[in-house]
Parts: sequence; structure tokens; C-alpha cells
Amino acid sequence: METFQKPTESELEVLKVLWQMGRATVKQVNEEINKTKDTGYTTTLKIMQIMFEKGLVSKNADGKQHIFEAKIGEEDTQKSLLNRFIDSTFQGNAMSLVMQALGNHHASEEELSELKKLIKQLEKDK
Amino acid sequence: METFQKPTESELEVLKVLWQMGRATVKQVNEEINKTKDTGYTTTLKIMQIMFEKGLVSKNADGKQHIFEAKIGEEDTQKSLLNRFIDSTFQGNAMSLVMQALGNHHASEEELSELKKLIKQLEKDK
DNA sequence: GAAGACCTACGAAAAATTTCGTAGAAAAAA
DNA sequence: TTTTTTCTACGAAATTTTTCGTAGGTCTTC
Repeated sequence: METFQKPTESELEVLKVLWQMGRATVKQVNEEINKTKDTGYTTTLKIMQIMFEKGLVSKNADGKQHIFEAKIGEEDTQKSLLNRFIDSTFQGNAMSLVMQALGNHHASEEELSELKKLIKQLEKDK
Repeated sequence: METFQKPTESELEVLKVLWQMGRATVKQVNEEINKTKDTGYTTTLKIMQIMFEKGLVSKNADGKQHIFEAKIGEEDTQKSLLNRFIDSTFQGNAMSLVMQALGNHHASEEELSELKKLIKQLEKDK
């Protein structure tokens, strides 16, 4: 996994759209974001330009418009942000986070059995 | 659980010290923080004053100095930040976070069995 | 090929957060 | 009581992030 600068909140919003759509124009990203939040077109554009400078996204010119793609993967990013979050909020105690997350959110039977499978796996790897 | 404004990164650092120590002066908090990060006394003071205005901490004068206490609980805060984090980074998918956290961090046997206990409990509550 | 629509680049303002200097009050030491 | 030390209050600078206006280029359509 390559290292990258921590994306800001706004940048993360853009990334989420790109991960979901694969590739998208500024306009498309902005429209997605505007479903939950009111943001001007040039604001989103600027954010994405900054992200390009940081190497978080790539872009290809297609006529006058640019098509963007996330350059960092969803899982890698989540992993990196998760580690940071565990450190900053849970004092590095990952299990405490796991417990709280499980306790606070409803899990389906299917999810639980998948989880048990993972635990078995972890026990075996010991 | 009462609602509160999301603490900033710096504020969270202060809270962690207060949770750990129970009550502390600005000086004590600043010393703790300086174990990992270089920060001037007045910087910490200012942060704590802002936190007081926001209602995140309480203070009592003891002579000229003030003794601070966290006004929001560690668990409640973690819970609130965790929910926000799951939404912003894991698209609201708590199980995905749980899986990643388990996969990336080593868990002791004891922790795993505690976890299994929790899962049994969840299954029963269905 | 001119007019209008659409898109990017860029600078700078606005907002949020962090940092610190200085003034002055309170306590302790001399 | 005077001096020195120790704190807080407060304003303002510095930094980071977000927002937006304007200029100018490209494409489309007539």
C-alpha cells in the first residue's frame, strides 16, 4: 500500500463518489454531493484540483472536460483512516472499537456468521 | 446521552488526558500532551478555554489555578465519533469496519473469546 | 464564424482551527 | 511590602480547509 496524505472531509466525499462510480466528471461528482449537501460547482472543482495535485486522483482530458478517477483504493484508504481513528479515539485499542461497533449497530444473522468465520480463522492462525 | 459538538483533534487530545486523569490543571494537561507533541502552554490553555465555552469541560477555581474535568463521557464520545466515522468512511457499513479492524489488528485469545461471548449475546437478543 | 453554453484555472475571500504573545491578577518568596 | 513566579484572559497571527467569483478557453449550434 502506498502512502498518501490524509484526505480532508471534503476530499473524502469526493473519493466516495469516485469509488462508487469508477470514473466521473466534476459535474457528476458535484451532483452526487449535492444530494446531501449544497455545494457550488467551482467548490467541488477546486477540491478535485487540489486532490489532483496531492496525487489522490488522476484525470484525463476528454474534449474540454476532464474525467477523474480515484488513485487510492477504498480499502487501503479505509484501513489507513481506521488505524488513525483507533489511535486518536480509542487509544489504539482496536478491540474496544470492535465491541462498541458491534454493540451499537444491528447485525444480521448472515453478518454474524461471517464474523464467526473470521474469528475461527484468526484463532487458527495463532 | 446528551448531544455535544464534535470535538476537534486538539480538543480530543485534551479530553483523553482528562479521561485518564479525572481532573487536571492546564499545566498537567499540557505536560501530558507534550510527551508526544510540542505545544505551548497558552495554546493548551486556549483550547481548554474554548472547550469550556462549548461545555465540553467544567472548571473549578482552586486559588488562582483552575481544575478541569471532562463534562462528556469517554464512552459516549467514542460512540458518537464512531458513528460519524462509520458514516463518513465506511458508508454506514459497521460490519465492514468491524471486519477490517479485526483483520488488521492482532487480537489475543482472551479478547476473541470475549468477542464470541458478545456475538452469542447478540444472537440471543434477536 | 459568431453567439451562447459549458468547462477549467486560478486567486483570493471566508471559515474553522491552532498557535502564541502580552497584559495583568493572584500567590509565593524574599 | 516588594519582588518574583505562576496563572488566566484575551486578542490576534498563522495555518488549514472550504467556498466562490472571475477570466478565459473549448465546444456546439445556428
